[in-house]
Amino acid sequence: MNDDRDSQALVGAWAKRCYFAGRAVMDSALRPYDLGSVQWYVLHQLVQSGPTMQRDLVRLLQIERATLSGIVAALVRKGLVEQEPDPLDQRQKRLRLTAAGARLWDDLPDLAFIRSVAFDDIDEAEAATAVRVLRTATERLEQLLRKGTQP
Amino acid sequence: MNDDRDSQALVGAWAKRCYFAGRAVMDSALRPYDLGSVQWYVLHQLVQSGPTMQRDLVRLLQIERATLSGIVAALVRKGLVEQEPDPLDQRQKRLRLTAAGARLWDDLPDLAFIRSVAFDDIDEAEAATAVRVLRTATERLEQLLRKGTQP
DNA sequence: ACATAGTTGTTAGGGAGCTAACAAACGCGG
DNA sequence: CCGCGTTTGTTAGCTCCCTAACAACTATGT
Repeated sequence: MNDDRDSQALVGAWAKRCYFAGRAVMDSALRPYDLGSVQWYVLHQLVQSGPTMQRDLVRLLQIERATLSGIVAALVRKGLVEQEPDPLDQRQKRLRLTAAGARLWDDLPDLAFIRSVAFDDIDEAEAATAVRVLRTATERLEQLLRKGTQP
Repeated sequence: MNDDRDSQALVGAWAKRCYFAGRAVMDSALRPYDLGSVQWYVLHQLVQSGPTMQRDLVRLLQIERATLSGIVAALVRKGLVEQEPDPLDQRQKRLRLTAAGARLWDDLPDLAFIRSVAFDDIDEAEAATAVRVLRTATERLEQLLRKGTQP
């Protein structure tokens, strides 16, 4: 069997499955608390670094501001996060954990077990190679996309 | 800087970015034709293998049948695919490309350039390593998920 | 000072993914 | 033959992601 470009074609497929498998485990751990995985990341950020500008979260989470807008709205609706305009620049909004949000965070289990199960005894050098391959492919695809949209 | 488990933690993040970057390129190539990436995969399968049972597509595409149900509904709504119950087993439905679907398929550009751009001069051995890392992690996560749901 | 350009957030609309619950059809044991 | 479990597909409701268009605000250049 000619395997010459098979591994290359498979990288994309396994990247997808790996992403969704990780998210599924995270989602199922968070389901009892009625939280999604990215909602968890937002809370995580607010717990780690305190009040944060929404536009900075866009950079940190690497998602579009429209996407974040919806996620923040869900957290605000649940009363876990407060959203207030910055006094200096009224365009920007500052996000802050509420008391209910802090209480919920204390109840949450530690999710580190997910990374442990997935990667623990995987050779560090091989993991580094995987990251390099994925990063290279991603950067090329993102560059291709930028060229496609800006001719 | 202690880099000991950093690559491990990064694999998941880059798997996500790589998946979305690939999908974004695919979606932008298909946007003029009003097709999504998985809709393309369904047409691809019907072109390659002819009429196919919907429940077999669930296995091939590795998605939930509820998800596929919506995607097929979109293709049927656009008149690209026909869906008819199997005479022998009325539960199952057979999917077949329509004439309009075949016509659209002929108009579509070849998407192989995407894989080329992303992976072409990437070392085959490194790609194979990346696949092995991703597959190992994915299998562990999926097993963890099965144990979580079936105690 | 004021028009213009850029930034930030939201809304609208759609794709892709999931679970849970339901109906219809098949299959099989008693 | 009939009830019961299984399989298949759909629907409802949710997360997460995107683009496009808009409003509000800031910044900048003349």
